[in-house]
Amino acid sequence: MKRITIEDVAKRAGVSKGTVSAVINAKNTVKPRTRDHILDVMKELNFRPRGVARNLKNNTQDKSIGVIIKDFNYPLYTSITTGVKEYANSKGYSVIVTSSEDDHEGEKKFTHLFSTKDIRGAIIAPIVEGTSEIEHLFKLKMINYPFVLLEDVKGIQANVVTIDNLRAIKKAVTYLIDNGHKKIIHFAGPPNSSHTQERIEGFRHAFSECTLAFNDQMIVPVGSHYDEAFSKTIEYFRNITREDYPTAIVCFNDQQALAVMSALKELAIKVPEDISIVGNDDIYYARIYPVPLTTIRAPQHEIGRRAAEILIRNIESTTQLPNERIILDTEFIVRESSRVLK
Amino acid sequence: MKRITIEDVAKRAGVSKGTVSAVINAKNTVKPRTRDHILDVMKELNFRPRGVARNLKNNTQDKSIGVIIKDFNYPLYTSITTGVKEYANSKGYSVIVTSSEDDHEGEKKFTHLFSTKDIRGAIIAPIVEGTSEIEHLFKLKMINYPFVLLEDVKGIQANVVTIDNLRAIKKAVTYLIDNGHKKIIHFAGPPNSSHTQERIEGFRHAFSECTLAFNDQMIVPVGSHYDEAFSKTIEYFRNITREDYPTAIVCFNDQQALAVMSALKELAIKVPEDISIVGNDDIYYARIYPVPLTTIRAPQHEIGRRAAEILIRNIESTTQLPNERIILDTEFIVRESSRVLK
DNA sequence: TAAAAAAATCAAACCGTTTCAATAATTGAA
DNA sequence: TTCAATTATTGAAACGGTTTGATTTTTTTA
Repeated sequence: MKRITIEDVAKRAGVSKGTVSAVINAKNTVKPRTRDHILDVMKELNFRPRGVARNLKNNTQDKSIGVIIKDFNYPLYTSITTGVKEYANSKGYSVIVTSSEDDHEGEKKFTHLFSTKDIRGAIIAPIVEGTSEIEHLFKLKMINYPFVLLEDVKGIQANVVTIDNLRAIKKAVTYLIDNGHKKIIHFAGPPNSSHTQERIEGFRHAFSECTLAFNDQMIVPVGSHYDEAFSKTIEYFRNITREDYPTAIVCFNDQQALAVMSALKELAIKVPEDISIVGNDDIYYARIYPVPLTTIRAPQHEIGRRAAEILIRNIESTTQLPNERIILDTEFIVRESSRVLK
Repeated sequence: MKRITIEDVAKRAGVSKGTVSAVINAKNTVKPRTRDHILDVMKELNFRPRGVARNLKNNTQDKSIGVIIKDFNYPLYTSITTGVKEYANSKGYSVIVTSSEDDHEGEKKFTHLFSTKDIRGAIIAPIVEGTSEIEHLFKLKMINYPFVLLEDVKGIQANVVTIDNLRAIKKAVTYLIDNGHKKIIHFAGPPNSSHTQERIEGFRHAFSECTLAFNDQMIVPVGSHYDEAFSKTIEYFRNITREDYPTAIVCFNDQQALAVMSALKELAIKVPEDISIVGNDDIYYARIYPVPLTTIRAPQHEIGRRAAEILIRNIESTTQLPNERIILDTEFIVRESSRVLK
């Protein structure tokens, strides 16, 4: 079935393509009667001008960049996006976002944003599950498509803006140890994320510099989805005796921490009196939770801003720029979900 | 400064455009040596193929739709987006999101998504501030661009999927009245939103059917941003005496309600013992707040799904379809932030 | 009413890629 | 070494709009 083109409209209306084009673009050079007639024909034929074709001739590429995040619903990502937007808008760029989670057709995921649309670069929070991802990134590199990653991806040289996960967690653990905690455990995140690995590593590492010993039982896989984290927490505490309770839990991220706190409430375990909780990310809701969460602040806006800055610099450069790798530091924020043990 | 095209690459590499094209598209018809050479030239010239042109030729329009929301950071919108995504993905469409808040260049806002990109329709949460918005919508109509609004916009005939705000608030107020509350006030939302107006209207309306009298002092403009709502709440209670305290506050939305609860905590006013709080939307965090919020549930996923359904139906139709107007009902959910007065 | 000026319309060129039939180069078999 | 078969490469046409300078139509002026 053939697509309706401007030519069909022109023919039907008995005018030339140029005139129809003038109507579409609201030029005031066309006589009202002609205009109305053309408009009628457009409606009749349900003509939809093909944006892609319009854009080709009037050579002006519009300024927009894309952001690929994992999950629209996790505040960390939307916060980063806001940072991106701040910088991008200040440079006259629009920002378009898409989510990669359970994309129906992995193949399209990336090629998508760039290959068919007029989006000049992308900021990508990698998925790092199969291997297909890296292939997409290679494709992007081949066509010199500018992009910035928000996480390292093994095997690919690229611009990266990320945080020092290892150091972040270490800070938290060290703080707890320094404040008298002896039984500290880590609720780990989803298995395939590099963040999960780095945070486990950071946790382990903190013990290498103190008298406390690390062992594998201290790492509990709990995930980051609310329901999963909630039920795994309940399960965990049901399976240990009261004297085995940890005095502190370092959580993978704030969403998990919030779920954990809800679960603990359910179990009538008090935070921070019985157990201290430390989150990670410092999402918006961590602060307004009635037991404000002690957490490790990721500089979300700054991550977004820096990534946008690098991206736009690359977009606007006519030559290839060397890759940048920016590791931002985190800030440990003590609120009320943790306490000092005497 | 001229854009580098495939022709420049071809010339420089001493081959034809077709061969370069074959390399870009990873066709296996090109001899490795030629291929490598062309790749080198591409790098050297920093050649970035123009997606828009590629897409024009290989006529296959890809399946994607756009969502324009007000704010990436408000869970209601991301939840709706998730609903959109669910349905759209099931039909093979990708979803792309952009936010309209303080866009640097209002002019571009809409034209943007459609005119230059290859995005076949849009779901729009209107902004309804200036008048410029409606012009954009008229432009979209002119070019028969399929779209669905998530809020009524006066003066425009279009597909709409929305909720019955009036009835929603009325339900809440009626519930409170039925349960013994006599002093109920409404913390209203941002001035220019149609939701704000409708909710005020619903609030007022509830009083027309009972013995309690409505008066304008019962409507307090508080906004929905956290900081604003927080400080206005503090201010409000500082300016009234204890005996004038309301027994219940119906909030514009959950985000506001969370801010209000934090402010009340600061003021040492207990929820729900001293004051009952009712939110609106039922965002994710409303439920996991330690004083789970009594609220009015907007069927967020369903809003998204229905909107996507209508949109895609329109996209795929060759003829103009009549506009649809879907008003979804809300559900009043009693949790722990409200109580029954004896 | 004719000529000049202004407004409306037209036709062809163009945007940057992909496609595909035609041609050239390479390989393998005899 | 030659010729057929195979593999690589070419170049023109196409995609669907917009732009522009030329041309036609309409309006204004004398």
